[in-house]
This record gives sequence, structure tokens and C-alpha cells, in this order.
Amino acid sequence: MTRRTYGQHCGLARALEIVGERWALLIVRDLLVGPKRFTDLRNGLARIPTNVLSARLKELEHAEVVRRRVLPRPAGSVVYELTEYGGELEEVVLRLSRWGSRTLGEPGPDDIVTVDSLITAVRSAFHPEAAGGPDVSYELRAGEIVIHVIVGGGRLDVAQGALPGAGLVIETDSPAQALPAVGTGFAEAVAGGGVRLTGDPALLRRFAEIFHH
Amino acid sequence: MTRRTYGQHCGLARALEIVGERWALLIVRDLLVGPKRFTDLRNGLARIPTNVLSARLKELEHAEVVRRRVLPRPAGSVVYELTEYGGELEEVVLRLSRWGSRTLGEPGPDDIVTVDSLITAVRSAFHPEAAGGPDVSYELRAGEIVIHVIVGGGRLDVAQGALPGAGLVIETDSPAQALPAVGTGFAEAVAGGGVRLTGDPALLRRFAEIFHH
DNA sequence: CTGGATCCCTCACGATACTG
DNA sequence: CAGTATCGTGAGGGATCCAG
Repeated sequence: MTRRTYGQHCGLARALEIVGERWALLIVRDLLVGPKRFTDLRNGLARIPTNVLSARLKELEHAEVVRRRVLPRPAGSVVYELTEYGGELEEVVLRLSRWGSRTLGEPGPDDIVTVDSLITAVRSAFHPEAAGGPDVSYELRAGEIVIHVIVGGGRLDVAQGALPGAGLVIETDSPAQALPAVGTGFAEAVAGGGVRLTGDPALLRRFAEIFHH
Repeated sequence: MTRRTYGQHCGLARALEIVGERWALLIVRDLLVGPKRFTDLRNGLARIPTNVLSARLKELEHAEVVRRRVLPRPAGSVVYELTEYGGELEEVVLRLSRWGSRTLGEPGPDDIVTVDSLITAVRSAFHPEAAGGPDVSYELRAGEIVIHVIVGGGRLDVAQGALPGAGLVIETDSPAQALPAVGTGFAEAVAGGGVRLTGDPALLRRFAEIFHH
């Protein structure tokens, strides 16, 4: 394995040698949501060849961005998780995500939306300075994908799964509809139809204030 | 030109399709310092094949990250510059630069340091919250490379070239010595020798407060 | 079934030469 | 100076296979 370098003694070049290879930052994106097994990563990155996933994980492990951990009995399985150094990529990933979201066109016929990409989209659209005031919670149902969003004490918590008792449930037919809607705080999406709301409709305005590109 | 995609409808995936290709972010790094001609970019990215540079510029232009501009007569030459959208990558580039700098080892025998990479390193080490107080200015002479640093009104200005009247001139034999030294505010580097100072030595402490990883 | 390794093919990248 | 043309190599893509 001959390292592919840029021939520059430079922080950015170094960073790109670590996480600039194809698929690497998408792996980091999914691991930022939580530790995952090989197969979980494979499912979240549908089009990645397994040898590439395997190679990336080894490289990221070698660079101490990712740690391979064997779960204690009885699970005994293997999970990959970010090291502290790897976790410090969060800001970069969220900023890149927001930057790219702005020119995200229509989804291609084969484009998928995964749970982790939706969670990342919500996190990247978060504006802490608008998150003061009373706590609020949402449940987002986008096709098969269900996540919940809790804003409390100016902080954000987004994770997979339903949230019984959420202040507002926002539901779209497909994940692809939800994605641009997160970027506009669902304002346009609701006006344009195709979004169903259950709960306190006033919380939608609040969502738009807290989340937008 | 068949676009190489990730098959995901996701802001991060979109961003990586634009600036995730090899060399792309290094081109952006150099253009963040200022508009450049093809040959300037080629010199700053010594190891890039010209056809790859050519291809990247076309792709970045197509994605409206870079604009190709013909200078008015009599120059008549062509420069590449970032669009506003491209300029919004600054934070990402600086954060990645700082992230990578922390694990930047010894320079390889063929590794080079360019003016733009040094300017980027200084900018990425800047801590605005420590930049209050009276204005200060520095001249950094690292081998052949000479840049100047002006901190005024809490803002930073870094550019190529000397600065007559700079409060402190910091000089190292090679650019590679300067790079880690920027990350530690030159504190260790001066103690370890190999750094010459001309001017007010008290300004060195100030430098270390304002610039570090 | 998870967690990969192996194989083969293609195409992007890298090196170099060359042209308007 | 500002690229284009050509060509070899190796990384990525896709499918399959294998061990625990």
C-alpha cells in the first residue's frame, strides 16, 4: 500500500491524505451519528464496494481517526467508532454538508436518502443562536425513515426512532422530500403540500427559525 | 465527462462530488489567497499533472465554485478566481488545515512548502478572540518565502511579501521549520533555536497568544 | 448471518510530450 | 504562457467467494 501523497508539507494536504480519499468522509459522517458495524456502514453507503470500505477503515484506523472495537460478550461483534481526533471532524462535515445542500438539485432516480444522512442534514441546518427559549421536540417521518429532534437548553439532539409525545410530528411521503424541506425549515414544503402535520402547528414556525441553510 | 457520484441525495455527498476529487481543495486553498493564472496554480501545486489541473478547473467552473476571467487589455491574460459560493469554503479549508496540522509529522525529503500553504497555515492558526488589544504586525521570512501578518481591530490580514516597519521579523532557515512553529506560536521553536528575531521580542509572546493550534 | 477477502475490469490519475 | 494529446498504471467499481 503505497501512500498517495501531494508532496506538500501542509496541514490541508495532510488532512486530505487522511480523509480526502473517496468515501472516507461519508464513512465519518455515518460514524458521527454513532458507532457502527461493518454491515451497518455497508448498508448506509449502498454503493461502496466492500473492499473499498475495508481499505478505508484500515486507513482511518491507522490514522487514528477510527477505532475498531470488539464488543464484550455475549455480542462479540465488531464495531467501528470515531476516536476523539476523528470526532473533531464534526464541524467540517456539517459545514460541508450545509455548503453542498445549497446546490443539491433534484434527486436522481437511483439516489437514496439514509437515516444518517438525514440526521446529518438536520444537524447541519441547526442554528444555535435561534435555539433559546422553551424546549421543543419533533418527530420526522420521511417515508421509511423516522427520526426525532429535541432542542433543549439551546442544545440539539437528533437520533433515529420515534418520539412519543413529540410536540409536532412532520411527515413526508419520501425522504427526498424531507431533505430540501429541512433546508427551508419546511416552510415552503408545507405551503406546497405533500407534508402532513400532527400536533401543535405553531411549532412549525419555530422549526423554521431554528433550522435552515 | 461522466460525473462520478455517490448515489446519495445528501448535502455532504454533493459537496464531495464538487470538491472531493483529488487536488480540488488544494486548488481552492490557493485561490482563497487570491486570483491566479493557470501557471501560478501549476507552480503552487508542483506535482499536479497539467491535464488534471485543467480538468479540475473546468469542473469547478461548471459547479460555479471558480470563475474564469480574462483580464482587460493590455494584460489580456486569464485568471481563475473563486465565486462567492466558492469563497464560502474558506471555513472548511481552514478547519481542515488546522485539523491536519496537528498530525503533520516531519516533512518528507521531497515535500515542499509554498507561499499559499504558509499563508493558509497562519490563517488557520488565528484565534480572533485573542486578537483584541493594540495592533501588531509581523514579517515572516521562511527560506525563500516572505509573508507579512497584520492584526488590527481584531481582524487578520496575511499576504505575500515583506512589510517594512513590521513590529517583529521572524526568520527561519527553511519554510518547513516555520510550519510547526506557527502551530505553537513559535514558542518552542525559538527556545529550540533556529529562529532569528529582529524587532521587539515582546511581540513574540503576543504572536503565540494569537496564533496556535 | 456477519465480516470481510479475492478477482477482474474500467477509468481516473500521473508522467511526459507537444501545440497554439 | 496556457493549456491539449497520448499513454501506462493503479485505485475504484462490481461480483463473487470464504471463514467464523
